[in-house]
Amino acid sequence: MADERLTVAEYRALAEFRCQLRRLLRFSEDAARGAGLEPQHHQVLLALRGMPDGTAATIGVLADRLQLRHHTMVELIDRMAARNLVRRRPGTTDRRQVVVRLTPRGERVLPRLSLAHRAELRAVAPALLRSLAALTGDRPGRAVRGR
Amino acid sequence: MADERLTVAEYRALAEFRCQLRRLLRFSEDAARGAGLEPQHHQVLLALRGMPDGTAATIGVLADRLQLRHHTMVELIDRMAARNLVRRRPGTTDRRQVVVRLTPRGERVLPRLSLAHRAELRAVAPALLRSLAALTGDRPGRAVRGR
DNA sequence: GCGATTATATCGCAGAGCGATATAAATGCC
DNA sequence: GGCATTTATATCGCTCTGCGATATAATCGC
Repeated sequence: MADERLTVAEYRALAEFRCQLRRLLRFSEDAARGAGLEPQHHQVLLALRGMPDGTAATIGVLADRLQLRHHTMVELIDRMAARNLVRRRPGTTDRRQVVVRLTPRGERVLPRLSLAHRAELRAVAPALLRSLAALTGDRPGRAVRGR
Repeated sequence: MADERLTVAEYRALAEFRCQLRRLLRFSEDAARGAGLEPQHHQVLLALRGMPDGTAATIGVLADRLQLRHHTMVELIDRMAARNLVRRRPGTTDRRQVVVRLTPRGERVLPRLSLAHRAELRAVAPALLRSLAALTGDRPGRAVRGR
């Protein structure tokens, strides 16, 4: 309950962090559109490709990974299937479930995008860490337990 | 031109980072809606409150801070003005410009949200840093020059 | 078997973002 | 000063996105 008010500097730090984050997301959106994808479609493709071990990519699991309501994911998968990026397959054990798979087209479009994202992340990480550190009170590049 | 292909582990690391990011953004969206705001409206309020020193909050400047096209910001400000969150004021020196100001209501709603965001950022920063480090090759909490 | 739960789907709606285009003020050039 | 160019906002029509409410079907508990 301490610290009930933020200083001007803290509002600036919060705004600055969001600005950094937006620049990163903007890069991602532009990269996706440049590859002929909607930004959200790219997120689903990546989630499919980077699924944790042994987890089936059902609608519900994908909705959780992208932090969306399940019916939002249903609609997203509808649009992506219409563009031949993914395909639905009925679940084997539980017939209520629907498993989503990448199509060859979906597989093809991802590598270039992911390479570009890794490069961009490496490039902007320092700035991102700096503005995050300004908020959490850590000093970048030094010992952390000082406060 | 080295490293032209990503490993499965790297796809997973990318997906994991995006998942962390989405959880953070989701928290922010939920917090904004819980305060009776659209998520984007919250972003504009924060940008206004955390404006860098001596910069006038024109439509163009705001569009840059939120990484949106200017006409998207025009529409956003339209909707926010209709909800009495901000007000337009004609620019003094350049009469083409429009300066955006917070209304008392816009001022009132922000502090609680920003406090919650600072707390959340402090809470999730370690997980975020870890998944970012997995991509940039840094080892969290250890020496960094090892690779 | 049967009510409760879970997984996906459908519907109607509003916010968001974009490209194309428009308008008005400021600027550069002569 | 006059006029083309540039800059700052605004308007229009569109699609994607995301939600709540509701529906359907399979599974689970007992």
